[in-house]
Amino acid sequence: MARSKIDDTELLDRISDVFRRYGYEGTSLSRLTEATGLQRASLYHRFPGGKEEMAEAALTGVDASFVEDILAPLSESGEPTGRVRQTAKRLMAFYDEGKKACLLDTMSLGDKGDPPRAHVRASFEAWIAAMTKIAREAGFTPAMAKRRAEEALVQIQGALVFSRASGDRKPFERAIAALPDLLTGADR
Amino acid sequence: MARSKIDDTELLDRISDVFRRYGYEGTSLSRLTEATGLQRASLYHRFPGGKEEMAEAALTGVDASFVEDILAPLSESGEPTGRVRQTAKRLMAFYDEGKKACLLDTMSLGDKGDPPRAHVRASFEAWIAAMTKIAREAGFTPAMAKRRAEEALVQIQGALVFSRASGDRKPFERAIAALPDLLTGADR
DNA sequence: GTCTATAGCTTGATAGAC
DNA sequence: GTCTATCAAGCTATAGAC
Repeated sequence: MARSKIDDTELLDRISDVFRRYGYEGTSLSRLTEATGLQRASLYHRFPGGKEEMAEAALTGVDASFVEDILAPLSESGEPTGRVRQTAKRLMAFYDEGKKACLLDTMSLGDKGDPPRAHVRASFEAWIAAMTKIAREAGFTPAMAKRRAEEALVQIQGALVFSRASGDRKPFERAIAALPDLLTGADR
Repeated sequence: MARSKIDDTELLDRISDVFRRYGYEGTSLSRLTEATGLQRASLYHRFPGGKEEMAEAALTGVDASFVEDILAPLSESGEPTGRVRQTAKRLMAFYDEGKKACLLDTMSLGDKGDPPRAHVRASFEAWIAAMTKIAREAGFTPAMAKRRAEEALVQIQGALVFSRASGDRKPFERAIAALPDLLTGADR
């Protein structure tokens, strides 16, 4: 019998957390056993592909919850600015006010041929697409909409790096606060 | 006598490059021997403190050349906007058009207590101070000047993450192009 | 100042008991 | 489904010859 000590989503959450903090290379099975409470062999039972499969699963899982929870308001109905405000609020919680790093950032270190690179790229593009779409709805030309979406991503990623390196969370708060105007506001 | 196979600055450059690409944990002595052409023991002869001392040296070295080469124009004389343009141009080369990551970013992964964290923090602050100073000269209030400096850093770091994760260098080019106006231009 | 050789630990991964 | 025990390969670091 020996039923699961930990359910699948909780397990994946903890695994993702380790990858998010330490990156792909910095994540060891020891850290994963410590974070999950499962021994090496148990982790391999759930992820026969080992560390690489866990990294892929982490990216897939985080990506899914990001699309469903954070980007979802952008695809609903209602006034664009209000919807971006919803997304901004959820981004704030998702990154724990700037204290948590972005998995896409920490996973993109190392050689170009590293396991999760294609995955990271695709997630990035999904993020941009969703933000471009709402900027379009707000009246921007396709080119300007895409550009604003990219700017939004740049600001958030940059603020997260800033936060991690300096310990000062204010730039992240500002980046989040600026989001509604950036994606749906008038020309600056 | 067995003179140096490689001079100190060239050696440090290659070491810094490895840390920049792989981060602290992702940097192994094997990668360092490969990048430098020196065997393990030779690296330990030059850096008795091992990997940790090499990381510190990399941060110190990059920091010094960054202050002397990239931030220098900001402290010279002449019209502020022109000086920021000089710095922008050198940033472009320093990060190889967005292809190279920032050492401060890749070194700030992992536990808060990791070796180089204090160092990273200090470098970040020096960067902000230099940019704040020139924004002050351009006429901004102290608070606004600091804010613009932080925004500049956020945009550059964010664009570098973007570049690394997506492969698209345009946002980095835009961030660099926007720098003079951001630090010395009129209110947006 | 560089090298080869090696110590001792940690890594990712597997075998097999329960 | 989880565990202990184990493997070969990698790791950081050191000793000692030249």
